[in-house]
Amino acid sequence: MDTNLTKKVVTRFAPSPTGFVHVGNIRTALYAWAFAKKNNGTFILRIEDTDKAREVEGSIEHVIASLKWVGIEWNEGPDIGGPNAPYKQSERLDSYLKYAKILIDKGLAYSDPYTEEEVEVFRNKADEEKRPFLYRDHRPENPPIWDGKKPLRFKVANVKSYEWDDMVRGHLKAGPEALDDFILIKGDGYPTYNFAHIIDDLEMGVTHIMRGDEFISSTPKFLSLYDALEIKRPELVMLPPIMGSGGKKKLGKRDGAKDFLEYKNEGYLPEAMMNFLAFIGWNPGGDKEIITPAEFINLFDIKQIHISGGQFNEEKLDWINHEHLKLLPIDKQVEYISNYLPENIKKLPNYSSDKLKSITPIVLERIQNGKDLVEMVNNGDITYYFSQPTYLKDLLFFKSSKIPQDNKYEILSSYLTHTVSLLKEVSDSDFNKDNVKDKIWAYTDEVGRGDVLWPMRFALSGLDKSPDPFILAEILGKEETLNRLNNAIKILKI
RNA sequence: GGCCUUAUCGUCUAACGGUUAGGACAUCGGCUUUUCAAGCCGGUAAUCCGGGUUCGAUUCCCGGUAGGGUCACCA
Repeated sequence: MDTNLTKKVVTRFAPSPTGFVHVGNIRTALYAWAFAKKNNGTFILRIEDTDKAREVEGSIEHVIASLKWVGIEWNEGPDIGGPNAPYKQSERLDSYLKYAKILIDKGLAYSDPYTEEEVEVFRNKADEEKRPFLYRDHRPENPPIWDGKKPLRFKVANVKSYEWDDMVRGHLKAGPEALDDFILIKGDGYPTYNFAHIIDDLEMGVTHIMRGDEFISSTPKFLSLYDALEIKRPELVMLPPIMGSGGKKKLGKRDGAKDFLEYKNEGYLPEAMMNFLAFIGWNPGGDKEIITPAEFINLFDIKQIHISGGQFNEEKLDWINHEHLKLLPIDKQVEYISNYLPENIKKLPNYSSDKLKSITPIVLERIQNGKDLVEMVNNGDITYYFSQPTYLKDLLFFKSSKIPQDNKYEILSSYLTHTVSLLKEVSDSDFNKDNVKDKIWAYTDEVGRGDVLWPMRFALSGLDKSPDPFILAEILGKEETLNRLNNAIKILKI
């Protein structure tokens, strides 16, 4: 039996704590997580904090909060520990030193005698001569003993073309110029990414390395290090980039990528975000667009990861979010809306949790995300459910009635009066949108449907845009409906 | 510039040599209980270009073009 097939899958997400994470980072984490979950494997969160200059305080907490929000959980990590602890590279310096010594003993690592400035001179010279800069062209003949204060460089033993197989890209290759004596351990004692991640992945038993395709170019470096250390190559999985709007450039912080948690604040559902992110760079085939996290894990397959980048399209995210909003059980929907209602609305005279529940479906169909909901609140599109519209009194909207007569207020008033008399005949318990409609339908036919319905809707909502009057009547209830109608009649008569 | 790599509607994508090139978002039009939203119905819209291979290319090969990535004591 092939041991590779039976070997437990171990993947990891390894961000550096240099500020917030964005959708690109999370998408990478998402695939690694889904792959591990699907195979009953292990997913590790590891913090690559070897660049102390770029480190931003609070980043780790932010990464953790971001992953948790979208629903990604890990089996091992800095917050929960695990068999391969610690999970912060800054706490694993002994490991790197151990392998560095092995390389030194093998004659495959040496102390870099030059200063940064001296290396820079070499680099500039190469630039001027329009040829690629390679440190190995300047490899010192008798490097000093490494004292830990100078950079330790890897010595490329045999410069050659590397070829390898990537689970997404297939067969890849790179020329010898991709290989160089790169730095293993920096002058400050911390390892570089190139070195540290290889040691960590080895010690943590990572079987599949999933990362962005910006690492294709440096893969030969990793490969040469695996060879030097006689490590079996893990599976390599290159993920396509997420492009920023315009589609011209890989999405990154510099080009306006948002803090991932902003999407949480803007009212996107985590399962909608996961759904959307999953589909940038992967597709299960077929026409299905809306999937749950469980379905995603179930469907996920590395073979269906794309090779070319995809653009982040917020309009589609909005639509997906709306679809997921519709899928939510009613109590979750109520909770969602409630979270966006300011206190002053909750203190309105007719506010109650039952009332909130009754408006939830109709509010929900009018929004795609939290931003829309906030806008509705600000526009007064919610307030009128809980209190009499106050701006009825200026007659402004009634003025715009299409009824041409000079005495249009009287006419409108008579329509409303008749509507009231009809609605009085509907009992309290039967006062729903269908019965209300049935009751006045014939009458609206008689005098002109819009001429009756339109002032009725305005009397109930106080706004020029609102749901239809029957729904409004049902939500408001018989007493309040008649109340508002009578109120409007009173005003029209002044 | 060297090296690597990519290419289907505006966008996300389906197709794994044979389809009227399908779906979704967006857009446009219509319907609906005068509005708005939702919903339903319908429309516009794509295989980058040029060569091969093949009876047949979106699909395979080569070249071009355009895009992306990378060439750090960053990851």
